[in-house]
Amino acid sequence: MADGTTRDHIVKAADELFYRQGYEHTSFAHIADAVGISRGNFYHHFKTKDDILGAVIVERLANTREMLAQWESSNEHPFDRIRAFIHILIANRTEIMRHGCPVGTLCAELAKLEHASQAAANELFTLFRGWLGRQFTLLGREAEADALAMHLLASSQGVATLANTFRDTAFVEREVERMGAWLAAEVPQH
Amino acid sequence: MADGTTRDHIVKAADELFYRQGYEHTSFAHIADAVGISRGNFYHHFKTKDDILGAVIVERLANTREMLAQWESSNEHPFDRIRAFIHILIANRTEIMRHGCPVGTLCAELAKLEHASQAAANELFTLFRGWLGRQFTLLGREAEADALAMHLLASSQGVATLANTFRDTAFVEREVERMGAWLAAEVPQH
DNA sequence: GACATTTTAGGACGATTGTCCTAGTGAATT
DNA sequence: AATTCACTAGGACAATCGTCCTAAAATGTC
Repeated sequence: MADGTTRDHIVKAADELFYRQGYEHTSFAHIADAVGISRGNFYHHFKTKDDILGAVIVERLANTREMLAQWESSNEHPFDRIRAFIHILIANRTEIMRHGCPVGTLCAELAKLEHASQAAANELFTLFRGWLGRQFTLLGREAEADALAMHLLASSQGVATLANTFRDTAFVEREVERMGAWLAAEVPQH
Repeated sequence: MADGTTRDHIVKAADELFYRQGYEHTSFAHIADAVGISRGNFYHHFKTKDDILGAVIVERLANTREMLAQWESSNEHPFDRIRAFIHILIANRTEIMRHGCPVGTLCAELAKLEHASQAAANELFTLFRGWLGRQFTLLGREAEADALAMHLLASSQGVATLANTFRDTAFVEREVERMGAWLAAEVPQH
């Protein structure tokens, strides 16, 4: 993961391009141009395009795990941690309005392609699902923790999809506020 | 739209394939195999692949308009019409779990491709948005009608995305019930 | 300084892409 | 019966795809 090696440049460029234009629509030529290397050089670092996707997913999983672990190890209240998750929609709204949610759009594309890395990409969702579930458990909602986590995930996915379609900042802010109100209503004892 | 002509067979087959495997991943060869005609025959009916996509979107728009007009002309209560919209998630859950929402996934893909037909596809969402907004207006929520419509659209999109990822029927049913409860709470005077 | 290994550039490869041309079929019209 | 026209099949076309080979350059090791 150390920044500087050619391999890391490839993964980073592929990560961005897969997000912005989709996996299938991104060719070796696109990535090569972005990194500034020749096409033939790929084979030395990755045997196939699928391998690049695999490396991108591994990196995204690592980054997500690190982010969630950092949130979890902080001494913030679980309620505020969940609010931080919701706030991703605000922090990344420009990118989300342009290209949708990086997780949701990747999983949707790989599902259509019936791609072998589907399960690996879905694991990104599972990370958030498990993390959110743990926070709800800490808030005393253990019995429904997973259902609440899934509901919150679905809410943010829906907002991301429509934000991408209608490019409406006010809509995103309105829905984020609504999600905050929902959270406060579900966990009033915080 | 009359069923029987080769052109309609092409549009129908393309519609299904674009939904199941995505627009870009579907080639002329795929469609030709599905219809049972030769590849070279396409040019007589459609000049470009984009034209096929355009025809598919036109057909989807017409079908959607017809469905919504039928719902709107019925003497059902607007509350029950909205419940019918929510119930699409149940009626089509098998297909949605397999391939996601036809509208949401198409708009997401075209956004990544920066495709010229993006606006036309987004109009599909606008149809539902306007229709839902009118129902909420009829229910006396004129001031917030569009916001409520967008929220409901976002909810269904989120459910479709996660249903596609986790293929969990129970989750879909749970969220549909939740959406019904939300609707009843928003419009208690029905 | 001689050698071995890693990394690179450039291009060949077969397959597939969307597009387009041409010859020929069949039915309808005159 | 002759002519026209909508329709079809098959393949050519250049471009691009992912993959892979080879030779040179760069780097590290003794």
